[in-house]
Amino acid sequence: MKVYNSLTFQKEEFIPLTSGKVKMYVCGVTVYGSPHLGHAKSAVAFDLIHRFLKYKGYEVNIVKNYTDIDDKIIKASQESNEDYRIISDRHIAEYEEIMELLNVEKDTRNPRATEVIDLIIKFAQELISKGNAYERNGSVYFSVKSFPKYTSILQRIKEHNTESEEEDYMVDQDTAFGEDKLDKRDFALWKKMKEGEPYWESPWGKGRPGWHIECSVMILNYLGERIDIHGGGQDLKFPHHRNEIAQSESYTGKEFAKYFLHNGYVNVNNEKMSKSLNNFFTVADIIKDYDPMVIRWYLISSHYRSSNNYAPDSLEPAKKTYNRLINTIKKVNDAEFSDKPSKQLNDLTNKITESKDKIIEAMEDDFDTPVALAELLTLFREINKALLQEGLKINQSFKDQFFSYIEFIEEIFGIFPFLKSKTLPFSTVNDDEKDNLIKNLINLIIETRSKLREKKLFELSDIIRDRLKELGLDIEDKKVK
RNA sequence: GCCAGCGUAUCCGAGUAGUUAAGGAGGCGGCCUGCAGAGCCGUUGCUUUCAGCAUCGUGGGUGCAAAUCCCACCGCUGGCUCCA
Repeated sequence: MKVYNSLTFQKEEFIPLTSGKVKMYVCGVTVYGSPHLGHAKSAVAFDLIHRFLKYKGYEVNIVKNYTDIDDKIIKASQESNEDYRIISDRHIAEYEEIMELLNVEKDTRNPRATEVIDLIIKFAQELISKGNAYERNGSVYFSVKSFPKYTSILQRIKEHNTESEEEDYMVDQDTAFGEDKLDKRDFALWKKMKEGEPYWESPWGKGRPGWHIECSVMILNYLGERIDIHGGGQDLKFPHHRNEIAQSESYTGKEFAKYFLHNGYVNVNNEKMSKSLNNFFTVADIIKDYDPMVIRWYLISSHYRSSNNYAPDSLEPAKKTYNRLINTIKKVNDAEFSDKPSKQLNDLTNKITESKDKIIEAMEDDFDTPVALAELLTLFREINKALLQEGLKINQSFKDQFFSYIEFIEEIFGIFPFLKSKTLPFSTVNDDEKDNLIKNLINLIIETRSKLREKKLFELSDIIRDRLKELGLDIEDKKVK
């Protein structure tokens, strides 16, 4: 299996530190707003990686953090006059709800920054004692000069591009913190409290953690000194991931993460979707119009490293395609059986196996979902053609094979969550009494309408159909008897 | 300025040297329908019967062979500042 490693700018064979086990950390969200489609892309991308590694038989330990204290949360708290914890709790709850709807599997652990404050303080103290960090005026900074390879992390250095060139550039850019930092590139491990901000006691007085340190600390604490895969969005390469590497490797003296994987963005009009540009679409809003699985299909139909360019009607093709998949599953489920041996059915059965092999092959090449999904669609087209156009009858063995394939698809792509409840979305079984009542009422209306149609009272039955459509119920008519 | 990446048919989006440029959307034709929608099948660069000729931002180059490798240029995005 190959993965694209951002550290080396190339695809590499994936070999975990410990055979059969994968330690994985993904940078999560800062919880000050409703998750938008970009957050969903990242979550779904790493969910797919998580699922495929498990499919390949690895025991995966995956940790994803919540940054629940930072400038933006403090700002939001001041603006709404709520405790910062209320804001972060609310957004974590919403994030989890949305991840469940998107069928993102649970991580092994989701620690919050505020849970590991003690460990952050210890980590910073250790870096000070090793000479990699220093205290100034109640804040603690990491000394970039103490980590010589800093500039070359996640960036290709050409011969003429010297470190001083970059420093010169950064001097021009950076005006804040100038008085406390010894070097412009240094970054805060611990920030001194400002008036009215939440704080924790530390050896350096009241304050709160810097941004990058929580990830290093959580990895050390929950996963160990070295991990296999570190993931996150492209935008986190610098400064976040570079700083994480500097801290962690200074602390342990060992190579930090073996592979860094970065997902691409969701763009809007070819610009990055982001909160600061105010061009974002929240998942909560999109879900009002589209099934979460349509969103998921849309996100995985482009490669995790490339970007999706989103427009409000971008999900229409995904919706059509997804409905087609469901339809085929339904057709196989309801297909007529025949005992007659059939070469055509044997061929089709073989195609299921071939399709599965090709999907695995695509996924082993840096999780190439577009190619894998194309294979899936090709198989479905073959099945549709045989069953619908050529009237092929199936047998139990074929049906079993097909549904085992569907379960495989769910296992690695997570696009058919309805399988878990053993209920296909089209045969709505619900124990809830209220739902049953509604269902019965609907059936009554449909039966009545069928009678009208038998009597050729089309005008009236069309009105009923239109009215039901207004209520969100689509009726598909078959030939009138 | 530096770093990463992108430019593929009407649109979205794969493909990174070797028979037909995956798949989808839209268009068109067909099946189905009382009608419609949905669904299903086929088709969708050009000239033409067979067949031939093009084509992957532009221009060069290397190769028997290039969308794919190299060079130059044009255009776009992102990172270097909180970010998935």
